[in-house]
Formats: sequence, structure tokens, C-alpha cells
Amino acid sequence: MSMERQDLRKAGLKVTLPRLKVLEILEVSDHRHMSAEDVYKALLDTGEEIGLATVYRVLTQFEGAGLVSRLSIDGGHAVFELEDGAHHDHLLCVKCNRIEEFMDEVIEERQHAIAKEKGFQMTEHSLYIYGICKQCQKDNN
Amino acid sequence: MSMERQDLRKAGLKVTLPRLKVLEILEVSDHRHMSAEDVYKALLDTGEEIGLATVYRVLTQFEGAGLVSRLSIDGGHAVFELEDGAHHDHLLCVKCNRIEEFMDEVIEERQHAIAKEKGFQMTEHSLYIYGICKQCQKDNN
DNA sequence: ATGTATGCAAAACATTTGCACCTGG
DNA sequence: CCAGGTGCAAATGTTTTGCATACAT
Repeated sequence: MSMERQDLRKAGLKVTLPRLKVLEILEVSDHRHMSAEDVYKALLDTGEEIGLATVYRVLTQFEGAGLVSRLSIDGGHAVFELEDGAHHDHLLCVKCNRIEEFMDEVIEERQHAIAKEKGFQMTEHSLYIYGICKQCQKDNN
Repeated sequence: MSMERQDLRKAGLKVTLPRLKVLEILEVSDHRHMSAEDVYKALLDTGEEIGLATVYRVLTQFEGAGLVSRLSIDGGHAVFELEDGAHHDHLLCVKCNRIEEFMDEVIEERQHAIAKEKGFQMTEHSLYIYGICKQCQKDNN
């Protein structure tokens, strides 16, 4: 019994082929961050006949179950990543769309302090740093 | 000659009625943060016959001209605010959608430091803190 | 068996665009 | 006058949904 099956059961989700396959794609893909469309294409590449609507549904369920996190890049385009339990924020390359992760305790603390100052009971936060990655600076593209 | 006319000319934009009206709405509205739809409805309320497509075009031009900034809230919904030259980030109430602003030097510095560490030439960043505002905690809604 | 999940096509949503007409300078 | 701006409707891109069928337990 593979780990993935247990993950799904634990999440209260029936173990179905589309769910297993989507999970597998997320695990084996070279890219840690994938859009629903990316996952859909990857499934087609492996010969799976799974509808795009199902990919969206499955990813949304996975998000609810805490198996993946959804990032909202520049308004109107979401990408998903396998949840590893460790909170982190993202750096995005505006040229090649590479996504890197980071975590900074100082920023985390300041955010809590600011919410408190403003009388907000903080629920979450989203931080994206945009820039040109090392590779793209070198390639000058 | 009103201030708004000069703003538009300085931005290289012809002074047209739709542009003046949109700018006026942004200036006189109770809400500092408005979506294109909000602006459109406010225009209708004042009896102006301006198309939604034009509102989008005008707001996008204003953004390009530096007259307004566009915020991308939770992926797939943009709001605009008059640009006042002072950079700031946002706190959003998940209950009542109130938007508050803040600016934290420590966070700004850390972001630059992180980009540098990762070899990124930082172009911009977006930071949103979500939570429940003081009023909504009191009202318990 | 039976309640869920899936596939497909259509709907929804925010935003953009093509094009004929109108307007500001 | 004429480049640029506008209104309308249609197109866009992403995500969601309705419904009949298929599947997991």
C-alpha cells in the first residue's frame, strides 16, 4: 500500500484513479509548482484520460485536505505545491517564472506585530517578492 | 484649471470626460480602494454614461501613468487606489473586506536582503496580511 | 447497492479587444 | 481635421458547475 493511498484516506477522500494520478504528478514532476493546466497536460503526457475540470476539483479538495497549497500569482493564475508542513513565502522570476521559496523569521514576527498594532486577528498572509533570477541576469533575457 | 486636468496632461493623457470622471470618483469616494466595477457603479450613480470597458482602460492607463496603483486581492479581483507616492502594504479584513495600509522598514529591508541572498534583482513585492479587523471582532460577524 | 466521483459541455467571472463612431486640441 | 478615445458586443483565459454516467467500498 503506497503512501499516497494513505494520504488520501487520511484526508477523508475516496481513493480514485484521478486523485492518485494527480498526486503522483505533483510528486514526480520536475516542477514543484504547477498550475491546474500544467497538471492536466502532464496527465495527458502519461496517457491518462482525466478531465481538466476534475483536475481543478481534485486540486481544490487536496487544498482543503491540506495536501497541497495554492499560490495566487499576479491575480488570476493559481499554482499548487505539495504541502510539506513548513510555512514559506515565494520569490518569483518575472522573466522565466522560476519560483523559489524562503522563510524569514524577522518578517514573520513583524507581520504579527503589525496585525496586533492594527487590532487585527491575523489569519494568514501572502508575500511575493518579484525580480530577475540569477540565471536570467546572466542570460540577459 | 483643476488639479486633475494637470495630472492627466502631465501623464500624457488627453483630458476626456471619462478620465476626469473616473479620477473624480477615486478622489471623492469614501472608499480609498475600489474595483473597476465599483468605479463603474459609482459613475452610474452620478448619472454618467461611461462603459465598463472604458473604466478598465482608463484605470490601466492611470496605473501606467503612476496615478493609481493596482492591488491584486486573493487572485482574480483587482482594486485600485490613488497613488500618493508613499509605498505601503495592506492588511485586509476577511469578514468585511476593509483594507488598511501599513509600512514597515524592517520588512522592507529583509525583503531586499532575501532577494540579494537568492541572487534576485528585485523589481517589486506584494505583501498582504489577512485577518479579522477590530470592528468585526467586536461585532462577532 | 449507493453515495461519490468523473467527464463533458456549458456557465461564470473578471478583464480585454475589435471595430465603427465620436471628440478633444 | 484627425489621432486618439469611447461604447458596445464579442472574445478571452481561468475556474466552476449541472447533469448523466461510472466507480469505490
